[in-house]
Amino acid sequence: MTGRRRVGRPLTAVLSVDGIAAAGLELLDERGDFSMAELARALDVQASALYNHVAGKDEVLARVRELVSDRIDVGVFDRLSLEEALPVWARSYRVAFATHPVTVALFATLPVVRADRTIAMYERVIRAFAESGWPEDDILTTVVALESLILGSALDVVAPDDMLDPVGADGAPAFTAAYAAQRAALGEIRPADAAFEAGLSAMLVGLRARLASLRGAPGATP
Amino acid sequence: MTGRRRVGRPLTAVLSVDGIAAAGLELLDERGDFSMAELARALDVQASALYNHVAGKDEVLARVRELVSDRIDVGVFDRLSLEEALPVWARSYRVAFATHPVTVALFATLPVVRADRTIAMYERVIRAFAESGWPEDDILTTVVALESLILGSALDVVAPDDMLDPVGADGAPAFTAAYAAQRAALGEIRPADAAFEAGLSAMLVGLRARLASLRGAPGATP
DNA sequence: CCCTTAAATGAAAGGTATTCGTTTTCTCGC
DNA sequence: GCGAGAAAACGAATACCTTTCATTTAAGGG
Repeated sequence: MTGRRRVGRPLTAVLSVDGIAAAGLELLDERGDFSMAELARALDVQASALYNHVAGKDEVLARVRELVSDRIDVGVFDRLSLEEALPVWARSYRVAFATHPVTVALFATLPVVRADRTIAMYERVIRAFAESGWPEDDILTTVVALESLILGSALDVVAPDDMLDPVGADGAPAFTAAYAAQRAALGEIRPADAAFEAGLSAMLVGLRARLASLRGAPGATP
Repeated sequence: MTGRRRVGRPLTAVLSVDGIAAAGLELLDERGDFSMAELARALDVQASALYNHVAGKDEVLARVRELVSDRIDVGVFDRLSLEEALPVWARSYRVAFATHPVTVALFATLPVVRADRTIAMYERVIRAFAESGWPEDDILTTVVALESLILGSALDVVAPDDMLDPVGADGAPAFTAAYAAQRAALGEIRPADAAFEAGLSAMLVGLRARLASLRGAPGATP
């Protein structure tokens, strides 16, 4: 696996941009972080060789992010009505990032201009809103609100399950009681999933009401 | 300011844990990041001196996070009803992190057991829900759902304002139109603020409905 | 067939967090 | 008041990290 390669261009290319991104995602999943040196080791190559294909670590991260967001299901807007499609889209959005938890923070931190594929995702969602008759000046606001819930919920998945375990917090009786009651009620359901579903359905209910009131009084300040 | 200090314990202590955390927050606000070396320079000290007061960078970050979350207003639950207090709490929560944008990602990334002061915050919120008669096994789920929206919205503030500017994205007409319509409608209001307010009020509306249905059919699966 | 370009190595620069030994000073018990 | 030990600073050293550069070898187009 580490048979030393001699200097000079190899007969068949060892690296590729896609391969680098995939290896990066794998390392993120396994260890929660990676260095260019580790990435190079995983690809059985010297670190400097990576720079023939990517500009630096930032580009690797950006490409990993694209890899992850490609898993968001926007095709559903072709098949279902906005109302039916939204929860499907939202769940696939959350799952895409929650499957690779570390990428959520990465997504947040990296001030990279959104890549084409991400813009295409927005375009499809926005078009679905527009075609369903949603007030045009409120579409982006609504989409971003939904996105906030989704990403916030994905963040929640990163946190260890017992992060909210108030064990040992003697001064927090209400917390302790609520924690026990929740666990009893949920059974095998993961608390983070329950919270997301609760938040999502609450938000969709509220957005329907918001839509009705916007239509009733168009041009009103949100 | 950088009059060189000679070796040995100084006559009056130069560093303190609080001072280190405060300097760390300041650097985060200014530059979005800091190294232990920079932190030491800001405090006019050698990097190794920091380790007499904190275990490492992780502890500095954890203390910065505490500093930030101390600004969340839980006192409002003493003064107002749950219904009236929730939006106030949610806004102060978001502002606390949005004022120091980088700390949001930090909050997400750092798998530190929540410190006492954070547990106290949860305790107060949960008690307010319990006292208002919210079903006990649904309190934590609801609080986490709200928190997800809040943190997700805070993340949104980190993103540059023009991150969603579809300029140059010729293949995204709906996006472009929605963007222009939003800017025209909002005027001076920041899009991130509008999205948060829209999401928050939608969610509160939906939660009221959820509460009603939970009361109507107790024990139903969320 | 030659020349440019691509893709690897290996070395080196400059940055990072952290540890350790040394020095000085403060504080507490006697 | 003194002496022991802890506290708090410096400075040096370690073991990483990212990135750049020169060098070497191979591929491909005119």
